[in-house]
Amino acid sequence: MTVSVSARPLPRRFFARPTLVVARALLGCHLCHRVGRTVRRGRIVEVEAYTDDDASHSRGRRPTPRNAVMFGAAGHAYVYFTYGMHFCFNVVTEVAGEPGAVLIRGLDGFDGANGPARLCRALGLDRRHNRLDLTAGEPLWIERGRLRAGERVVQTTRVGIRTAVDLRWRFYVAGSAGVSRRDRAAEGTA
DNA sequence: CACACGATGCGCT
DNA sequence: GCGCATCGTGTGG
Repeated sequence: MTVSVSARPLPRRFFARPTLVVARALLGCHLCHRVGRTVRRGRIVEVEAYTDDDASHSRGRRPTPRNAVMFGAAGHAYVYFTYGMHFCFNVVTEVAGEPGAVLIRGLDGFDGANGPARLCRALGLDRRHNRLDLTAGEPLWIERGRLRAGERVVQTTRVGIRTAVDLRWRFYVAGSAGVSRRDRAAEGTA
């Protein structure tokens, strides 16, 4: 569907940076998942950063069986199950030992991939993809991409959390169809 | 071992 | 706008 500039996966050093930096940098990049003969590919237009803040699974910097991958090497997938029926896909950030991940919330160019759970369903992502190394290429990887001229990034608060609600750790491309919530209210740039 | 609840989305009102 | 589906995870007894 979308033709990428380079077919190479983003390297580990791209992800091994502060979570907020990676979150912002992922906008415009392409999430790719090979399913059989086809590659399901979408352009990332909405993300949220999670580190060791109160809304994060790694809150308190306490590793558990579930969140352990968030403390490991950057560039791995963190897929978790929630609400008894949904999966959410994250990319691990920061240097090893430092918890962090970016929740991918919306894609352009792939039908039905707006919202983190819908995105996983559309791309066929589930618990099998947890801990997968995204820098190793197939079946799951991310390709470099950039924002187009005139595209604006909105930085605002994260969705669906009850603590740390003041942190503006959500980024999205203004006006994109793949954005889960169209709160044009907060249309400042970042 | 029991239990409350969530980084959600859908369908109905 | 609201209730609900549906279950792994974490926390407390």
